[in-house]
Amino acid sequence: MKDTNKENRELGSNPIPEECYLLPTLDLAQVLLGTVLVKETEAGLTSGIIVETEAYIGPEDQAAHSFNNRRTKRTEVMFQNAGMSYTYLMHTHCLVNVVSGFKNHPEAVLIRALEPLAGIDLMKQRRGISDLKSLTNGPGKLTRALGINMTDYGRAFTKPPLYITAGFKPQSISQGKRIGIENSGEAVNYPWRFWLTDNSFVSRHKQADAILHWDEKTGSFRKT
DNA sequence: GGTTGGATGGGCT
DNA sequence: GCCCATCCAACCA
Repeated sequence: MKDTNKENRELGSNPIPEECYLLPTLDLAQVLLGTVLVKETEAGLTSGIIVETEAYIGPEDQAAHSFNNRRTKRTEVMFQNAGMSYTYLMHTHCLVNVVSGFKNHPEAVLIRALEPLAGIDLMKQRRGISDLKSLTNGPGKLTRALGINMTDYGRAFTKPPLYITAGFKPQSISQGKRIGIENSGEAVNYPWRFWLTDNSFVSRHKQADAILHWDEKTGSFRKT
């Protein structure tokens, strides 16, 4: 397994352009790979490279909380403009999504795993463990490590305390089925999970349905 | 007001 | 792989 080499890469400190969030949800889920999720609290700044995402496209996606345009207190933020935070509770854990799609189109990208970058000691303290590989390799783990909770519901990702900064453009990304949605009819087979190929900080190591590479001509990831 | 079940994680077999 | 902690939103009444 090769891991992302943090030393040989420039990671920007400014939030990514707001236009990024206007990309179609499946494209946004891919483009977010390699960017950096940051959370600032009184305890300090923590961040990680986004290495795994999943797309949820409400109206047509039985696995999405907003399936069939179900609009509730919980899903309300997904009906708002792209670029906001959709946090929700799963058992004892908080999970964080980036709202995408047009207003009144309830779509989002779940952030499933990070490669720890800044504030690693604080993250270890919050998680109560010292193993770097286990710090943020899951959607519930990464929110705990970064101090993301329900007070972050509805925040814009374009400014502190919760924001996403430019990172690097991955050479290769992988695409496959999403995790933990087995009761979702046909949607279980949608290949809407994306991760950095061979990155060891992903939540699960599964066979990819496809490998994609960045294509300068079209400005998107394409099968090779 | 009661019931249900989940976009998880940690522990154990 | 299986078990279950733990808890709230959603839904039904």
